[in-house]
Amino acid sequence: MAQRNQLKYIILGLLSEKKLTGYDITKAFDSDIGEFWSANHSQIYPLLKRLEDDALITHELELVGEKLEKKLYSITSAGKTVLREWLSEPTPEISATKDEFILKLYFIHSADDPLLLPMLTEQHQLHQAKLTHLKNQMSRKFPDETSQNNLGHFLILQHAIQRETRYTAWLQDIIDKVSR
Amino acid sequence: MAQRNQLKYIILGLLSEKKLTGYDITKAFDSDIGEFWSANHSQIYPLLKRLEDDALITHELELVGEKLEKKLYSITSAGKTVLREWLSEPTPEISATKDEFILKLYFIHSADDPLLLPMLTEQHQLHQAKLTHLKNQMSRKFPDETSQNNLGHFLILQHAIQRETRYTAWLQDIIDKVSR
DNA sequence: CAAAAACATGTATATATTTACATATATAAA
DNA sequence: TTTATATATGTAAATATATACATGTTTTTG
Repeated sequence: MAQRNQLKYIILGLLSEKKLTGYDITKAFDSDIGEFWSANHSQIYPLLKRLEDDALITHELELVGEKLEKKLYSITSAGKTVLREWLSEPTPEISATKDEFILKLYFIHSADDPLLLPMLTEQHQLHQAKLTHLKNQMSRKFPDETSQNNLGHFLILQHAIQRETRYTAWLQDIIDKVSR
Repeated sequence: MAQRNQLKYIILGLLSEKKLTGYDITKAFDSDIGEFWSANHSQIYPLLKRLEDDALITHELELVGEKLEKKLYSITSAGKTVLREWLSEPTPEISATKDEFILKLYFIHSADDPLLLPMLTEQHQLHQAKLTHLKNQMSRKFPDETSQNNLGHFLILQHAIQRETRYTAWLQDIIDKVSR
């Protein structure tokens, strides 16, 4: 195995919220949930088929325009059970936060290394942009205090924003020290 | 492919610091660098062989005790070039921070869900323990201000500590709000 | 109205990663 | 001194993931 098929549960979770096509699920990883997992459509479509074989989901066909048929998937009660079981299990593992930049930084031994400052400014710019994007998402999805209808969705966005805020501040701090 | 073989560069990076065995490299993922990548020995040994075939590393045999031979690997100048090239390249992708707990949280829609509080306290305990562990590592590896001989090593530990500090604070904040 | 972008669904191939299988020596602890 | 643990090195098999290949429709934009 290569990991305990989290994507399976993500798909079940997404379908427990509403009916979705494979395309919708693919796109879901472009927004908030994409901060904490990613998947390509080439992984999603075969998995949808497998989950349907296992009777955890079903689909109905829907016509778009004249010809184009899309498959609207929905979760079955068996699927809901499996999803709930996953949610109920302990989550005792904190997996490594895979971050290529941090890996590179690990091998920069001196503040005088000419690669350091460009690396830092590049990352600062990237994370600053991501932070802006996340804040936009937040104000779009949760415009006011009372709109926190979906707690989980709100919390993970909040988490991502805090993460990026701290990340950029950390980078800025190093930049200040290095370029002084 | 499934990612641009970062492990290759980690191995080159580690070997650029000192000669190591496959076992040493495996163990390296138990300490600081393990916060940002992980690998099993079953992945490391074959890759070492491949890197040696590509002449990026070599090894010498060393005897431990009476019989046990270990392979001490070291980086070649070709390996150093490849490593330096990797470090010099831009790192324009921020990959998703894969976190199973956060995924689960995404699918908890209400503060009244009985699963929520146990999940939060479990994670708080885990991240609190990790934070303590990281702080111990820090005071062991960098006991005083002047001991920051290896900037990269220091910075990524600092980063991990800040990350876990914020993570636990975030969890505590939710726990307070939910259990009120 | 033409062209570009978005919608929609797949398959094939290569590689990365995890878990399990397999074995042996050296050292520390009971 | 025996036993457990750490050191040490591999292979096999299964699964996950990424990139590329492949195709067609619908909607938006210039």
